[in-house]
Amino acid sequence: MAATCEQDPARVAERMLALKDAIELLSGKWKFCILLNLYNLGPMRFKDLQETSLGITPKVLSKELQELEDNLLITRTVNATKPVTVSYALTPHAVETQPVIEALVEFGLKHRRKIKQL
Amino acid sequence: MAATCEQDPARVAERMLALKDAIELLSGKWKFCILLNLYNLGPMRFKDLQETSLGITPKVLSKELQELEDNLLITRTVNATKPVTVSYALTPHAVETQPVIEALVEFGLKHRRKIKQL
DNA sequence: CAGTATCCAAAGGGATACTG
DNA sequence: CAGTATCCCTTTGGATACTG
Repeated sequence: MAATCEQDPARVAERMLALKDAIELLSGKWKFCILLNLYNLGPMRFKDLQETSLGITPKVLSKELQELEDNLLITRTVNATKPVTVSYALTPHAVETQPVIEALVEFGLKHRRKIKQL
Repeated sequence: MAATCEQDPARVAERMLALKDAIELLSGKWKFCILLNLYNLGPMRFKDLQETSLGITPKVLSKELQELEDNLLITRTVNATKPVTVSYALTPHAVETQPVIEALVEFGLKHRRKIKQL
């Protein structure tokens, strides 16, 4: 594979730090799944997120949602229904994660095909 | 944020599984950093990777490199120098990770700016 | 230089049960 | 429905020292 061989060390370092920031915010087994769900299906409630995320437990989902909210990627809205429901939605800032998720999905699809060939 | 509201459930599920595959392969604190380095700087030796990855210890670097090699994303080449050196390089398949990394870097840069505003 | 060995702390995350 | 509480196990990864 041809590398770009970027030569400006300051730029290389700045991009490395940005990458580390992104990893810190989004790493773990679940955050991308939650974001993909909200991106695919629009605003969703707790239980629906739990089902479509395939395997997450309520405790973990609750923690992940709080972290995403703290980082301004999702909003939490309590609806005045009976019984009360809560819906989660992407913030405008979360648009920035969409290319990441799209690229990850593409990579996953291609890697599956690759593995099948062997 | 407007969601795409993809309606085909089979496609949604397939993409979710692909995303989970990608996360399993690439998650952790270091794999993206290693790939970014190789992408920016071209083939690199163990020690150089350790320095440019900012904070990784030899043991951890070693493990990450092996996992990346197992997943066909990098190659390990022993050079017949004195003393022996080893260089790591991206495989053609690793090109698929580049959009992911680029998007993560962009997200990291934008998020930094966002945080500064507050 | 390119790792390995050992030890260990912390975080991540799953199972289950329970609550307003 | 939307969580919280408890318990507990596994994985991650850092510190340090050592080897061919």
